[in-house]
Amino acid sequence: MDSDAGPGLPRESYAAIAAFRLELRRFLAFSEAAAGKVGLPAQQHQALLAIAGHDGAPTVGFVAEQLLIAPQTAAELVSRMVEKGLLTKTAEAQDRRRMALTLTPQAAALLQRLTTAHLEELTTLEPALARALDRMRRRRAEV
Amino acid sequence: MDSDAGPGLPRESYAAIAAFRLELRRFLAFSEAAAGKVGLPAQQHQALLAIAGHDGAPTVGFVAEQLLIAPQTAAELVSRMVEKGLLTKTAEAQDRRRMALTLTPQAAALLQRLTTAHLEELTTLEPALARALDRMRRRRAEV
DNA sequence: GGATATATATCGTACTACGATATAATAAAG
DNA sequence: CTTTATTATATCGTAGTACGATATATATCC
Repeated sequence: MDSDAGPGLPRESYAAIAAFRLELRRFLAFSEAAAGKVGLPAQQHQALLAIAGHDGAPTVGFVAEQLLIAPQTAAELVSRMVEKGLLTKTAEAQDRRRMALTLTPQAAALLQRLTTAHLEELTTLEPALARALDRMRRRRAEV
Repeated sequence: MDSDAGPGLPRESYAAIAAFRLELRRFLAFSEAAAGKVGLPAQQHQALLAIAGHDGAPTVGFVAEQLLIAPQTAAELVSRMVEKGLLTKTAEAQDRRRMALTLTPQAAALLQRLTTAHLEELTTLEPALARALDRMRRRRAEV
């Protein structure tokens, strides 16, 4: 029933994952473009999001964890963002190695606009993502 | 009811999107690591997936479309993959500008292993992704 | 208080995506 | 048919950023 010549998986298995990845790329491309429009590289947007979604002022290490990047990379990222006036960085009282990060009002305003745009765009993209997830789920089931 | 001080969105809106992005990163990190283990950079894996998921032998331009990259970038990517023995590239008969791409047996074997691993890993990651999507959906609804 | 661990920072390097541009092949115009 | 676009792929130089190696500052643990 499957045009499955030889020892490969049925093409649908590849196609389902490929389609899911394409939907992911579409979402990520939208997000990057939206951030770019307000002057933010994708990683800076993600850092703002992670910090704003956290209760209290998180640290450089937290940003590294959430973004799945190495601590030095997070330090560099935060450094650029402080220079740019997006974040303030203060050593914590109890542990002065840890730098508490806070959005500046400017960054908070940018992030609010971006987040609204994302929630709107997701009205369109989320069903496609959910469908692509389901298509993969069916693939797993059919083995 | 929300600890929403000032003109920002409720923190949950940021947290929901941040959580979704974290799940995406986890999936992408798994995928990149799995590809890396068999010697494939992430983009080469994605190219194989797109080509294998397609019916017939697609072109460089198709790869560019599916990966959302510029045509020159796709040409460079394909070029590296041909050198590496992952793809064969043949000019099409009707239009000799177009290069038909096919996986080599070696690439097909790698991709099969990777795809199986992905379908397995998705057993774990897919519910988390679906939940994160849902959390965002609820955010939209609550506006 | 000296050894060890943790948090952040700095520097050099490498990868790859893109802009600008080039070449080849086809299609359209006349 | 030749000239002129248009399309598909390729080449080259450049830039952004993530990481490894390493450094510094602070904390913690005998």
